[in-house]
Parts: sequence; structure tokens; C-alpha cells
Amino acid sequence: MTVRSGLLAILDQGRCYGYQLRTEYARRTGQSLNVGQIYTTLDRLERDGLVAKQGTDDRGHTSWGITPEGRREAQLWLSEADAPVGRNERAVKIALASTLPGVDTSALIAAERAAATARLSALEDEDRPEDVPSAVLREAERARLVGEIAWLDAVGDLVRADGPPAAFALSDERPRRGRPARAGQTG
Amino acid sequence: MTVRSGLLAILDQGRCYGYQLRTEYARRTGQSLNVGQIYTTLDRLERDGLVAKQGTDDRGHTSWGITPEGRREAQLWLSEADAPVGRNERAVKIALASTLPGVDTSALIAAERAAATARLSALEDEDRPEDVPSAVLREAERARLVGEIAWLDAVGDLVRADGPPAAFALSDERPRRGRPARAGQTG
DNA sequence: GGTGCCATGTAACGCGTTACATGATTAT
DNA sequence: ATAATCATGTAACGCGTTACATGGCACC
Repeated sequence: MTVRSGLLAILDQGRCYGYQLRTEYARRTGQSLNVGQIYTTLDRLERDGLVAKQGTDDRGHTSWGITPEGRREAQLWLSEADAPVGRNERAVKIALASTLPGVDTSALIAAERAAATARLSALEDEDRPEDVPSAVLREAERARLVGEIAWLDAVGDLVRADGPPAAFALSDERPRRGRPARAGQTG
Repeated sequence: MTVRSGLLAILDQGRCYGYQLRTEYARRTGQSLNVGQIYTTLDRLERDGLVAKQGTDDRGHTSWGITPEGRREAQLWLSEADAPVGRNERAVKIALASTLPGVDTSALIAAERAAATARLSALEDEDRPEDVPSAVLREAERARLVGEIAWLDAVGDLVRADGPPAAFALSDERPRRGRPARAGQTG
């Protein structure tokens, strides 16, 4: 909900019109959004009672303002830690791969490692950004890549030590229907 | 696309019926899915020509098989590194916060750090898992948390060194419409 | 007969995202 | 004129996710 909450937090700074929100969001987060997304997100925020149209700007722009409830939500978002974000897609992928006979998990890990290393090099070749938000994003990416490389090395060892995943063949014997017989563990 | 690709990769091991896919997916990735999601995802995979109904199982189950195109896609997914996943939501949030006057970014960082530290402690108190996929996931989470804490410390310094974000007030002076005047940078 | 799991679906929603339509304005 | 940008929208899609409806079968 980064876009939704982010736009709301910007609106908490004062009224904006749609196109302006796009500029502000890009300036503050480095993420450039498709313009249309601003308007769809504003509609959803309005639907939920967090923002409201404020009529027309002195320059003819459609002005949006935050509601008290929106303000509460924005300030909550900015004061507490996020819940752990969904899943780690890369980790799930490698976990799955490690159970699939016929899949070269080590090669996959090596490919991921090469990609991460390349991105890390590219990142460190770039000039250090001057504004704080860019530096924050850059440092996040750097830390993520460093951690990921260390993780890939660790799971590489794990996988190599374990050998082929013989225990993970597709179960063939299963009950046709209904509650399974007691102690009916197949694996 | 972890669910979609993951189910496809499991189907590449041999025919399955829906409910079985759920079991296999959970066993191999540690992620338990709502049963319904299996069927909606299978429908979408079928729509895209990557899987096909194989009629009925010898036990009366609706059997699904992978198509040649599906096999290509599964093997591609398992052989190459993923594109960098979307955005780092936590980083975008803190980058944005660092531009908002009136927001205590240091407090936010401290809250995130406390949450990460707590989760790391909880993780290290758990027993070490025995199966490889669980260990892979656990190690991923551990590495992510360690990296995140280091990152939070670094950006904490950054933010503290920078002081209040005076340069990031909402721009008030903007062209009414049309192409802006040359060198019309407001910030 | 009730509880609980096995099993197959359908309908709907959420956010993020893109493509497209439509103008107004201004620099060249 | 024409291109480029500013500006506001609409329609549609994608994946992930949940809630709900419906049965069959087994165990107690």
C-alpha cells in the first residue's frame, strides 16, 4: 500500500491537485507513477473517506484535501512499523526449487548471486546522491543486495550438503475422499 | 508470481489434482494457501495455455497436467534470476517520511528497528528446522532482518545529520496549464 | 447424526498498473 | 501549425486473496 499511503501522507502536508501529487511523490520517493494511477488511487481514497475534493484551485486545478480520518491513518502509517511484507519471493522460489528433482538449484542460486553481484557493482559505481530520500533508497538497495548475497552463499552450502531431494517426490498414494485413515502419513 | 509459477513448477513434476497441489505447495514452500486460490490460479494457467485438464484420476480427482509451453515457462523460471521485485516498501516509506515536515522520522526508524530486532530474536529462539526448504526460508528471513537493521542504523545517521526537511515543502507556485516556462524549476 | 476433513468450485475484492481518450496551453 | 507538456480522467487487466456454496466420505 505504498502508493495509497504515500499519497495520503503527502496530502497531509496540504491540499494538492492530482498532477501535482505525481510530481511530489516522485520527488520524495524516487518512484515515478503513471499519471492515471494518481487519479484511480485518489478515487479509492475518496471512496474510503480519507480524502475529499475541495473544489477548484485558484488556478483551475481540481484540489484534494485530507479528511480527519485520513489524517489519522496517515499519521498511524508514519508512526508504526509496517507488518512484514508478504513473502520473500526469491526465498520461496529457491525453497521450492530445492525440493524439485531434476532442477539444478545450485545453478539457480549461482544465477541469482551473479545478478545480485552485478547490481551491487552497478550501484556502487553510481554517484552518491545528494538528497536524503535518494540516499535512503540507495542504501536500502545496497543493504538488501549485501544481505542477499550472504544468504545465497549460506543456502548454497545448505543445498550442496543435502544432495538431491529424494524425499520430495509427488505423493501418489492418497485417500480418494473423506477423512483420512488414522496415522495415514504418506511422507 | 510466486503462487502461479510455483504451482506450475510442481505440475512439471507430474500430474496433480487441485487439493493435492495445495498440500505439495505447502510442504515445499511453507506457505499455506487458501484452497480456492489453487483453483483460480489453475484456471488462469489454463487460460494462458500452460496447463490442461487431464480428465479424471483413477480415484475420481480432477487431474491437471502441464503443457509443453508450460514446461518451457517453468524451466525458464527455475533457471534464471528473478527481476528485482517491485519496490522496497519500507525504504520508500522512510524516504518519504524524511521529506515530511512534522514527521518524526527518527522515531519511525526506531520503531522499525525495534520490530526487526524483536522478530530476529524470536527467529533465533525457534528450533532450527530440519528440512531444507524451511531452513532456506528461515535463513532468508534472518539475513533480511540483519540487513534491515544495519540499513536502519545507517539511514538513522543520515536523517539525524540532515536535520528537518526544509527543502521539501509543497511547491505552491506552478503553471496553470500547458508547457512550463523554460528553466521553470520551482524546487 | 454430528463433526471434520477432503475436494471442487464461484464470486468478489484489493492494490498496482497500463493503455487510451480528451483537452488546454505554450514554445518553436 | 505542431509538438510537447500539463492535466484530468476512464476502462481494463493482473495476481493475490478471501468468503461462500456444495458435496462426499469417514470416524465416533
